[in-house]
Formats: sequence, C-alpha cells, structure tokens
Amino acid sequence: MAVGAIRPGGRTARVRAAVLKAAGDALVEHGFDRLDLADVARRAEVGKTTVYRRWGTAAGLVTDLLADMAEQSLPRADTGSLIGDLRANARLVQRTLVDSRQGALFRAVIVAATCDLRAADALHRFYAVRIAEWAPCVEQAVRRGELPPDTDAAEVIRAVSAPLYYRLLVSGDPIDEAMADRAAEAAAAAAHAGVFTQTSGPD
Amino acid sequence: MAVGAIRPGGRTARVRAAVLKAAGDALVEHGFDRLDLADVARRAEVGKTTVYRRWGTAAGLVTDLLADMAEQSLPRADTGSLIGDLRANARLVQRTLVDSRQGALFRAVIVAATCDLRAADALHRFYAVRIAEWAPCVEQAVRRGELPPDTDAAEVIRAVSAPLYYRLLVSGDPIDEAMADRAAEAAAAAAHAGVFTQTSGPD
DNA sequence: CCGCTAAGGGAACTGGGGTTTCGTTAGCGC
DNA sequence: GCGCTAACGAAACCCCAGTTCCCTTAGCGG
Repeated sequence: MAVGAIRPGGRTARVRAAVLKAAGDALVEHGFDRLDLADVARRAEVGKTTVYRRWGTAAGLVTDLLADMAEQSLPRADTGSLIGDLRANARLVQRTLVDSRQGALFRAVIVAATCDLRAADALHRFYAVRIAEWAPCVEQAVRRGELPPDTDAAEVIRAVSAPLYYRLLVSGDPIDEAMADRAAEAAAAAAHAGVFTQTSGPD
Repeated sequence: MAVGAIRPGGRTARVRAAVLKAAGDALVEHGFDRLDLADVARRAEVGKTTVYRRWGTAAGLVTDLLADMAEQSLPRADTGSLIGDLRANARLVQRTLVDSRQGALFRAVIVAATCDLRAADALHRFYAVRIAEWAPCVEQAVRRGELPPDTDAAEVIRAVSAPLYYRLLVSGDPIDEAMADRAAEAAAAAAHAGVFTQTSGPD
C-alpha cells in the first residue's frame, strides 16, 4: 500500500502540498536532471527521509506533480467557429509554453516521461484528457457542416499543439502568438481538406 | 584549447570513435538520465579519466555525438510533386523515430538539449541543417506554381515533422506510416491554403 | 629515427546523493 | 480524549560518480 493512503488528511496532505510546491520550484530553477530530493525536502521544510519514503525517485515525484497539475485544467473555448476555437487553443498552449514557470515545468515533466514508464503513463493520460476536453470544438464544427462528417476530432486538436511543442523541444525556433495562429490555421485548413477523416484522406 | 585539437590523428581519433559508439549504445540501453561515463569508458575499453577529461559531462558527450550524427545526413527526395516529396520526408522521419536504436538516440539528444545549453545549440543547428536540406522541395513546388509565391519553405518542412515528434515526446500516440502520410498531407493542404506565406495568411 | 609533449590510463581519494535505523509526532477510530 | 499506529524526522551510514595524482604511451615535427 502506498504511503499516505491510510491517513490522507491533515499532516499528510500538508506535507504533500509543500513538497509538490517545492518540487515545482526546484524543477523551474534547475530542470529535471538536477532535481535533488534532499533540496526539495529542505525547500518544503520537511525531512528528506519523508520525500524518499513517499516518492522514492525524482521521476516518482514528477509523476505525482503531474497528477496534481491534471486536476486544474482550463475549460475549452466556444467561439462559434472552428478557427476561433482552434486559435483560442493554440494561444492557450503558446502562453503556457512561453511562460517561464509553466514552460519549464512542462519541459521537466516531458523529460521525466522519457526516463520513467510511470511518468510517461501519467503524461500521456494528462494529454489525453486535455485533447478530449477540446475535441468537442471539432465535433461542433462537423455538426455545423464546416468539416467532413467522419473527421477525427482528437487528431485535429493534436495538429494544433504539435508545431508548438516541436519548437519547444526540437527546433528551438521562437514560439510567438503569430505562429500559434498559423498552427491553428494550418490544422483548420488540413481538416477542411479532409486529411483528418478517420477512414482515409481524399484522393 | 580543447583536448584532442593538437594531435587529432591516430589514437585520438580512434578513442573518439570508440567512445561515441559506446555512448550511443549506452544511451539506447539506459537513456540519457542514466548515462554513466565510467560505463561508457568500460564499453569503449578506454580509461574513464580520458572520458572525463575530453568530454567532462554526459551532456558534453551527447553534444559531440550529435556533431558526429550531423555529418551523415540523407539527401532530400525529388519525386516531382510536393506531396510526394513531403511524404518521403515524413516517412523518413517516421522510420527514424520508430527504429529502436535511432528513436532512442533522438529521444536522448532531445533530453540532453533540455538540460544543457551547448547540447541545445547543437540540436538546433542539427535540425536547421536538416530543414534547409529539404526546403528546396517546397521552393520547387512554388516555382511549379503548386504553392503561393511567398511560401515559407522551412515552415512547411517543420509542419511535416512536428506531429511525429509530438507523438514521440508528448502524447505517446502510435507513429505509423499512415500517420506520417497524414502529416505530409496536412502540411501540403495548409501550404496550398496559403497558411505558410511569409507576409500573412489568407483572409 | 629521436625527442618533446599531447593524450591516455591505473589507482587512490572524496563528497554528496540515497539508505537505514530508530525515536517522535499526530491522524483517526472508538 | 485515549490509544494505536501511520507517517514524519534527525542522524549515522554507505556507496559510487567524479576528481586528482602521477606514470605510460604514442603522435608528430624535425
């Protein structure tokens, strides 16, 4: 049985909150690779034994942090048009990745996911939830007749985020609002052209 | 002056080749976070002092490995049509990322880039070269009249790769040939729609 | 082929990240 | 509010990644 599952109230919850906060701070300052659990314990004003007992490794700590982040997701937009909704989504992601704290945090959890299977699971579930949250934008557009009937909604949402994450992690090119808008427009154009229909693309 | 710059021949070159090979093997097996320089030295049958002296850190070693990988880049395709060239590019990237050795290696260098500024520089230059290699496909399509005159060629190429890397690093969704084709088609559709023109998108 | 010294290698050393031990605090059922 | 024990925490401990020391090998200019 996991530590903290039997008496989850009071001190246990306070310790968890303090440690996750401290872990976030440490990740933003040093990044995942230099995350020192003893340092996290010091910041949280908690015994380092506690951190090692409850979370074990840096990856375990990040996994729990991600579970915590997953609970506060922002609601999707509903502007009335596909391009409006996709732009809203792209700009939300853009602002998140550019924000110095949030951006560093996302880089850290993505790195953690490449190092640890549980962290990877948590990350994939995190994004599955986010994508599912925004998919109705596309489904509404289908119902309005803006898009082909069997358009894969999740695929369209993924297509909006992909260029932003590609720049963050791979190419290092700047991530500004104009490029977020282009990402939204590109996804919309491809969806209109029927590229994201579930059976097959147009011939 | 860097070690190995004064007598770059013979033993120095042999040691570098052996160490980079061993580093690649170790990265594929354990990933960047568990890269142990002493282990690399053992695999390369080289003194661990040598590895620490010449490369210093895991990030430094990966940076050099990336410089080595940059030298063998595959030539771009020339199928005669934009969609053909983009599909070839998407499938090349797809095969690379799915390949157990290459995929692990790319994940590792991307992780290294998030930890170390020099590694990040090396990675960004690596992708800038790859993108520049494939940009002429788009420029030819412009000349053929397939695309608007002021299409940003690099942006189109990036749009092809982005969904593949997004799945590799972020969402964890499968990366098969069909999805590579969709990525190519989506980029082509957006480019046709004028989303990637340098002045501004269509109104 | 000789000498200078760049580069490599074995071995001992060290510091701090992670573990173990055991005593203390406080959540929660009654 | 009482008692049981889950959970926390201080300190001693251990192990190994990374460093230092110093000797050996071999590239390369002459």
